[in-house]
Amino acid sequence: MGRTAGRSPQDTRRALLDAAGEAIRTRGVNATLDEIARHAGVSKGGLIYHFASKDELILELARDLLASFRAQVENRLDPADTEPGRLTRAYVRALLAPTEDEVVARKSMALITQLMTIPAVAELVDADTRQLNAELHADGLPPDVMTLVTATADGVSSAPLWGESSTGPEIRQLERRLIQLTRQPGLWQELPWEE
Amino acid sequence: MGRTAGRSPQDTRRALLDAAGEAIRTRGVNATLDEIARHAGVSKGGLIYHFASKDELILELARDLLASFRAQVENRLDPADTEPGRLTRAYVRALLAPTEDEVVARKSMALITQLMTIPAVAELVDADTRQLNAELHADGLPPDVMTLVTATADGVSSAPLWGESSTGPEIRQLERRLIQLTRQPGLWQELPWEE
DNA sequence: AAAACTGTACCGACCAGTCGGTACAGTATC
DNA sequence: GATACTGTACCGACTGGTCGGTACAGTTTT
Repeated sequence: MGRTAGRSPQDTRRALLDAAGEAIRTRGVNATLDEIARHAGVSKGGLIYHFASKDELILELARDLLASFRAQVENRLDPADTEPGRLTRAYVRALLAPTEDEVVARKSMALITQLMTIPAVAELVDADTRQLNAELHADGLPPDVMTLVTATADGVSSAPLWGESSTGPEIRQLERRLIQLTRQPGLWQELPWEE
Repeated sequence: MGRTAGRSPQDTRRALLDAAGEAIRTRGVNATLDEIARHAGVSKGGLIYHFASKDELILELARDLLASFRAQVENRLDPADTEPGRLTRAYVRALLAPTEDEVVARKSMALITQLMTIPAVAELVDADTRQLNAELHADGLPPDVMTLVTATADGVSSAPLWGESSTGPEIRQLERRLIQLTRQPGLWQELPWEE
């Protein structure tokens, strides 16, 4: 049988990547090629045509997830905002905003930890993280405030990993306050810290 | 052959649990029973004698890691401290203190995410998290401050998951400040937040 | 008809779990 | 104090099933 009517090869590729994500999310790395293919409406042979091996599929999936996360941060960049800390603000919005997209993002980030046992993927993630971290450090904020803000964002977004998440208004308040700290770092730095 | 001279069955059990942790940390869930057994100085048969199946081994490992994390938090409880927020402070110390033990704890927590594809483990982790969360909420701090502090701690401790960790003095400073916030929640709450 | 795909049948490696056996420390019986 | 028996701890060969990868024939599109 040949190509299914009404779907371009690009679409098939995407469907395979999505199916792989879905499968690994629920069944871990032991997810079968057959399972993934079937879930994408393709046979195993079809999958292999697009991705020569399972490792390649997984590597591509990791690349895809990383790129998607990056895009989500960049989408939150305010073009009108040219003050120091603009990337940090986008980062906070990306991690704390409860959009439908965000839920997928969180799940996806969780997914990546499963993939890290493959050396090539670990390297990729490491490089990507280093890059983003460097950019955040070069965002013009005092390091201590930047660290506080991003660490908190990381913590909130990693919470659903271990259980349920509180998407309530408390998170919105926290988001507003974190962003305000990036606008007025002095608020934090000039608190009457003992010692 | 019988028991190897100089090692009790309890020790063997421990060695197997440790080996399982080590193996899963590096090779993921695909770690072989044979590999784990060999690493603990036992044969596969010996492993199966102690743990009837791979799932049982993994479940027991999860239980062990969870208990160890809890113990690490409880060890940080200051007996002289009876003020509100004492558990939160122990939590912060456990996650931010750069002890040798702490490094293992972080790696172990990362490990657990790998194990969550097994339903029984996921349930266990969920119950444990819920419990700890409830206790933190009942720790006597205003919810917004408690959320900020624990989220930040979570973020810092989950950072090494995605790359390198900064165990430098900045973290120590952050630790001191977070703890101070638990002692004087007003510092945070009464900042001049807009809106 | 060439290029771009898809589905099926199959092979071989790998691995969880089984099972028959070994070693040996106790305990009981005579 | 010797013999017989029991339970615990462990070993390693084997099996049955699973899954990644290959080979190739068939089917569309251009």
